[in-house]
Amino acid sequence: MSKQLEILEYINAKIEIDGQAPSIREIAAAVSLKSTSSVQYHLDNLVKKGLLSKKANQSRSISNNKKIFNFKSIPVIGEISAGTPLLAEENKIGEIPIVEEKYNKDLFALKVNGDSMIEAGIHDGDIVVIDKNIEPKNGDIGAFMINETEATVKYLDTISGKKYLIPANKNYQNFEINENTQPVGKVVSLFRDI
Amino acid sequence: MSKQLEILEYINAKIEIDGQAPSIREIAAAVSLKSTSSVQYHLDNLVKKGLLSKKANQSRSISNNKKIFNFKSIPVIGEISAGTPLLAEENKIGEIPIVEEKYNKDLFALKVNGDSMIEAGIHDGDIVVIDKNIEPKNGDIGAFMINETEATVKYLDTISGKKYLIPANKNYQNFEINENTQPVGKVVSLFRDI
DNA sequence: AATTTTTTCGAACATTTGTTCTATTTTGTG
DNA sequence: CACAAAATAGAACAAATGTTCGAAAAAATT
Repeated sequence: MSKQLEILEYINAKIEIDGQAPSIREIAAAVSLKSTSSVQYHLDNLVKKGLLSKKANQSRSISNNKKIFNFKSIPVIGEISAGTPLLAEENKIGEIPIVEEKYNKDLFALKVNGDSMIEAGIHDGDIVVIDKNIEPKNGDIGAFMINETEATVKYLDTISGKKYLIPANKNYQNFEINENTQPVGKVVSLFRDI
Repeated sequence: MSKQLEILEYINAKIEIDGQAPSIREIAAAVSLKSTSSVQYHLDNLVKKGLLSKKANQSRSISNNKKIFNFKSIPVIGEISAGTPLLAEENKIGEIPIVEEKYNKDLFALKVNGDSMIEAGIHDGDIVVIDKNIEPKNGDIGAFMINETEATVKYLDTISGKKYLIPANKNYQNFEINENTQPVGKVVSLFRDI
């Protein structure tokens, strides 16, 4: 393996493991070079090739130019304890990753209970991501709070001028929206472990 | 806001933005302290509180002790160009995040085409994650290569001693596995944007 | 007000670290 | 082999950086 590649891989590994770039002398030691200028020589080449970046006169400032996918995480809500707000820490059962581009602070996820939406391809145990910023419109799948104690995922639609929560399963009934039904947000994506 | 908190937040921001921790003097400048030893004083306290870690005599080695959710990303494969291997860079259409605990190097994702698996809750455009390490068994949903040019996601099962790829859609036919059918891996999870 | 504790400062020092220059060695090429 | 290019070494320097100590100032406590 070429020294240049050896150096590049050592730097990448060091950043991955330590979360911090090595110093020139650490690199020299790691790849068995006795002079810091030998390392500089290769670093210059790597920078020219566009594989690395570094700030002048700043220690441990080497960074690799890998395209980084930045992720955020959003909370997953499970069963809702009676009397607690939907997003209370108490109800949180985990986290799921979201690519940064899709992330916004009003996203959260809900673990789906039961098969009332099975014909929409949403199964028992699936995790649906909900955007509180988007109020579900007719035809959308949304999350709704009923009596402030239960969260449910259903289609929203209007029939004969009345608004209903509509399951995607012939064995379930439509539910007419009343004053105890609050829209939480629109379902924007779905995760399933098989 | 207390100096200590100010320092902590500056360090966190700096790491987030620069990907590198600040030096003591950079901290001093940022929080308007005129002596490096004032910063050291607060750093010592933050380390004692367990909010920060640092290595002795190592520049820019401060790290925060936040619990990090580490994510890995896996490639998403779209249409497969004729003659290219399944996972060729050419066929890659994106990346999706996977929590580190679930990650292994044999995971990749496939964008599903068509509705042949709709009764299994897998829709057109869904992205399924495949583990090449797990050979699909009877009853499993797996990914299969047909004639080395097409990838398909189906149930695997044995009927009258013969192995079939079985769609989850009455409008599609079972497909008997032949020597041109290669299992790729088991479908282990699913993503959908709605 | 007196005392203690917390916080800040200043300065000096020791390392670590990046940079630069020249010379030597190694490698590749005609 | 002779020559050029690439790679390495060595040393010296400058700058960045972490560390330590005592004193002063500010804030809290009694």
